[in-house]
Formats: sequence, structure tokens, C-alpha cells
Amino acid sequence: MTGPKSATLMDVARLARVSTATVSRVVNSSGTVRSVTRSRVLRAIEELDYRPDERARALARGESRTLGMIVSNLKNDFFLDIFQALEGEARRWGYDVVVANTDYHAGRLVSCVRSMVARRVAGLALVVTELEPELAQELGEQPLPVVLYDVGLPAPNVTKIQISDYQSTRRIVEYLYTHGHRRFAFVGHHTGHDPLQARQRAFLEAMRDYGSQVSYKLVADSDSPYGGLRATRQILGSGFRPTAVVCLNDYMALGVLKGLREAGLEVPRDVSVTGFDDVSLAKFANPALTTMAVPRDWIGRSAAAALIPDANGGNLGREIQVDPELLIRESTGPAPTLDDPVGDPVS
Amino acid sequence: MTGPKSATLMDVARLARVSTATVSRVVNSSGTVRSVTRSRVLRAIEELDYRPDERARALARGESRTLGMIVSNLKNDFFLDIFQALEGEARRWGYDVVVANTDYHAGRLVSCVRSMVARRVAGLALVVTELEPELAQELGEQPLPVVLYDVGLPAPNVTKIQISDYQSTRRIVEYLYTHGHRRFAFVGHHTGHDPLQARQRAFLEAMRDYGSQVSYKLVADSDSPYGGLRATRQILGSGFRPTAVVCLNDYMALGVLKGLREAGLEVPRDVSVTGFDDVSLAKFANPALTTMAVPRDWIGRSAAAALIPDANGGNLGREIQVDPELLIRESTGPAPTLDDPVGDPVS
DNA sequence: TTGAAAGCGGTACCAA
DNA sequence: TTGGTACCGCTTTCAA
Repeated sequence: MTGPKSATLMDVARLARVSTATVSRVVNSSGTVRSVTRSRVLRAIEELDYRPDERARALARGESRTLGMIVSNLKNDFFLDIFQALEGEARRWGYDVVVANTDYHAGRLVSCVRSMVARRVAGLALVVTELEPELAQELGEQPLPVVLYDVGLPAPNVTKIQISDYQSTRRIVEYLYTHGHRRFAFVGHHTGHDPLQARQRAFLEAMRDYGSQVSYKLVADSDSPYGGLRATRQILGSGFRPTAVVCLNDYMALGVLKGLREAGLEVPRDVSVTGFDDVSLAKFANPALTTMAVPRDWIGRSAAAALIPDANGGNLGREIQVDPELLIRESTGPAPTLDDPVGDPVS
Repeated sequence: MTGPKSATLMDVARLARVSTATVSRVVNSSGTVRSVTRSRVLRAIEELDYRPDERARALARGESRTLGMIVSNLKNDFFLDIFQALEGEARRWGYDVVVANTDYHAGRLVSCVRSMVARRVAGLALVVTELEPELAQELGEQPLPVVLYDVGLPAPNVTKIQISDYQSTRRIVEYLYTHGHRRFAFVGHHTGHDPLQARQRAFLEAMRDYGSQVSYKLVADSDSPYGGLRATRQILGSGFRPTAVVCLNDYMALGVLKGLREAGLEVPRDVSVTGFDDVSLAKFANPALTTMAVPRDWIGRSAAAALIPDANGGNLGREIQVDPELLIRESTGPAPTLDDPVGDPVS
């Protein structure tokens, strides 16, 4: 229906009147081939528009040159940036990479992993928050180099890249506090799992430490601007009126900004907002987002390096620490005077 | 270094004391296997943690269940959304899909196509603007179902999905014109190729039709908010002061908004801005973007359907037309009174 | 320098 | 209901 099958090594060999071994040699520039033979083969390849079947090659060689990467939410630039960095580095070493997206579904994660294993990827990078202990365990037992970001534990075949969620979040809250803020909200997203919990825990413990000086509210919605928008409506709808909203990440913060605006609140005059990641859109938000800069580029490259033997297989089995940096932009400022209401929150 | 090789069909067969044929049968639930035998095999599979090698399978059965998709710029939600829609539909039919990104490099496009062909994908969707005629030609000759978006020509094995770039852009300009705008700017991006040219051409011809009543300026930069920002600085820096900026897409428009703001201009009071695509971020922009809604979801699903024989291979070789819809939001309004300057443009 | 042939990990047809 | 076996398309000894 779509035309003839593509040409095979055999076809080329026949046309060039040589053995398949010889064709293979010229295709891979391995072994030695007399120059006249070579050009005869080359001509045949050209003639037939021959394209080697990578699957067969990988199978025969017993090794694969593609890496796998699984992320929670490609639409969030955070993940996409890491993917692109990983891909770039991988390509430098002659590797391809295939991505899969889970949308935070633990079930999808399981099937993505299976699919990658079935593809016999040379290495697998997981940048997901929904990794459950059993899967983590299982990965540790696979004959496959793995990189885990922000979740799980290192193992002989797994490198862990860990970001300081807790410290960073405390840093943000502290910054807000020293600028006079006393009424906080934390906007997270629905995932009952580790890393994001660390951010939330940091927020809560900070609140606890400040004691009765502060009040706060915790909400969660999906990881998207919509999620941020709905979360904001929920906060405001409850009657609580924060002067600072700490967001789990920039992507949601974009929606929080929108939610505040629609309620007639001005950022940062009435409310300060912080993000996390320093996604490229963060500085294009209006106002530009104050956030924690996470070195996604470095993370992606390191992940690739850890998975590619020639590159740096050395730090397989290690744990790498990443410390984000606070970037103060326009979305935060001093708290408004407490007893100077700035307009009533709208649903 | 990463442990033993994974178990093979052979291993399972030996352990279960049956032939590989039988193991294959139970793995594929094909043929008939006595229930005791089956459970013996199942046990062996479990025992060995056997995972079939997809590459070998595809090779043996002579067919692949993965689709390929190549896009120009994954960071632009336009492309990502199409990818996700395509992937979703593909999965419904039991297909995987691998994406590749070209960043608008014609060279990268060529190697991406090669890589997909080498992978023996079952079908290939190209959502790129940088497709050059020779490559398009070559694709039409491959024994492979292809979908082309907004570029190239249909062929026996290629379905073309065409969006009305020209009409849509004229529609936008007309809308702006009837709202009193007379000084326009067009912000495009660097690609000397077809589809985007259609948008630009539409803009230019509209200008020509309005004749001396209007003045305009054309600029181009990269497909990103940065690009939009730089383009805006360039316009304003030239001393020209448009009352309406027509952007090639939403992604760049985000940056244009920023650029205008940094120059002290207010949207839409001083300047109106339009995008294209209706990316999800468009409505989260401040102000929300007026734009043309392109049904990315539908496009992605249709592309998948066209590539999957069981789904709808029927419309292979056809040309499908897509007509976006104008969405008026907050970033556009009536032109400011002409001789009422609203602040001097800053570099 | 070249070819024959044994895999790589499966599938599927044909006999048994 | 099973096993034997000839491929799928390519790589890689081993001999010639």
C-alpha cells in the first residue's frame, strides 16, 4: 500500500556482486575493503537507496545507542529543558533519546518504564515525582544504567541527582518573612510523593517555626497555569487574604498571577508571588517572577553523561547534589501594611 | 558493569522445558497452549523476569508499531500540543511515538528523517516549516506513510494537513484595521520557508491594499519570547510607533508584550497585539492574547489516524484543510487617537 | 581482501 | 498441543 519494502543488505550485496559481510564493512567503514570494491558497493547502495535497519544493527551488535527519558509533564518547561539538554549531550556522543510523558500517573510511569526496557535503551533517566518505592526497587535491579532526579535512592546502577527542595523552600519563605510578610499561601500540586512533599514540608515547618506571628493556607491543584489559577481562586474564595503566595513551581505561578489579577489584586503591591525553577517564561511573566533558579541544563547534561559509558559512566552509583539560587525579580516586594486593606478578594 | 544481560526467549524455553515456539505463543497469546504448559512457561518468565525485546519482535514480524514525529520547536506549545494529541491517539491504537526536534535547522531535519527511517517507523509526521523541496520529494518516494503539516504537497503516501495561513492573517489585519489601526508591525521569525511566508505575505498584501492610509514595519527574530522581545525593541528602536503588532504566533507575542511593557507602552491602550495558535499560555498572558485558535488537538489526532492503517489509513494521499478561528481577548482594542502620543518609545 | 556462516532475539509455518 | 526450523536484517569471527 505504501510501496515496496526497503532494500536490505542482501539486496545491495547481490547488486554489487559481493557478500553481505563486505557491504557491512563499507557501511561501517570497518575492516578493509579494496577501493574498487568499495565504490562498487557504494554505487549499489546509492542505486537502491539503501538505509541500514537500526533495529537489526543494534540487535546484531548487542548494544543500543538510544537513551530513554521519562518525565512527568512535558508541557512544564522545567521537564522539557532537562530533556533538551540531555538530548543535546547525548547526540554529542552519538546517542538518540526517546522521551515519554506520564502526566503524573504512576500507572503510566510503570508502562513507560516497561516500554523503555523493551526497547532495550542503553540507559534510562527518570525525572518524575510519582515514582513508587516498588518501581524504584525494581529499577535498581535491572541490568541498565539509571538516573533518578529528586526521587529514590542511589544504587550500583543508579545515579541520583538531588536538588535541595527543603533548604530552597525555606530560603524563599525566609526571604518573604524578612520583607514583612506574615500571611502566606502555598500552592502545590496533586502528587502525594516525595520531592514535592519536601517543598511543602519546608513551608509548613517554616510556618511552625514562626508560630503565631504568621497564618497560612495550603492548596493544591494540577501542574499547570490553570491549576495555579484555580488554586488562587480557592484561596481567595475561602476569605483568606495572603500577602505572599509561595508556588511549587513557575508553571503554576503563571496561573497564580492571573488569578490574583482577576481578583483585582496587584502584584507585588498587594501580594508577592514566588515560583521555582526559573523556567524561561518566568522572566516574561508580568510582573517577572521571583524564583529559584534550577540549573536544568546542567542537570540534563549530567544525566546523559552518567548514562553514557564513554562520557562519564564514572559517576554511576553516586548522588549528585544541586543547589538552586534565589532570583529576585518583580513579583515580590515588601508586605503591604497589615491593616490597610487593598481591596476585597473576589471569588 | 551494569549486571547480566536480560533473559531471552531461549532462557525461558530451557527453564520451562519447552520450545521457543511455545514460549512465543504464550507471550503473544497466539496459537494454542495447554494450560499446564502455559503456567509452567509463565512461571519461568516470572522467575527470569523476562522482557521480550521489542526490536527483535518488530524485526521478526516485519512491522513496527512506532510512529515518528518531527517538529521545529518543542518549546513552542503549538508543536508540543500536536505531539501530545498525536501520541494520545497513537497509544489508543497500540502505537508508540518518538519525537525529534529540529530547532528550525534544515540540516537537523534531514538527519532526523534519516534517523526515523533507520528506525523503521511505521509512519512519519512532519510539523516543520523548514522542509526543503528535495527532502519533500524524497519523502514522497519512501515506502512510508507520511503526514505533512502546512508544507509540501500531497502524494500517494503523504497526507497533507493545510492551515489557511493567508486567509487567517488577512482576517486578523482586517479586524485591526476596522478598529482604527493604521500603523502596523509584523513580528515573524527567521525561516525563509513556505508557510510562514504565507502569513507574512498576507500581511504585506493587506498593507498594499490599504495603500497610503497605513504604514508598517516588518521584523523577524527567533521563535521564542526572547525573539518577540528583541523584535519589539528593534521596532521601537527604529523610531516607528505602531498601534498594532501582528505576531506570527503566540509564543513570540508573549515576548512582544514584555517588550512593549518595558518601553512604557500599555496594551491594549497604546498598542494592540495579536498572536496565532491559541496556545494555552495565551489566555494567561497579561493581558490575555487575542489570537487565531488552531485546533492542535484535532490536527494531532488526524495525523495519527492518517498514519495508522487500522485507524483511518483511508485519507492517506489527501489534503485536509484547517480553518482557525479568531479569538478576541484583552490584548487588542481600538487604536489610540492618532495625534495623541502616549509616551515616547524607548530603545 | 573477501566470503561463509553462526549468531542477535524473536516469529510463524509446517510437521509431528 | 507442541517442536523444528527457516527466516527478519545485520554484525562478526574464522578461513580461505
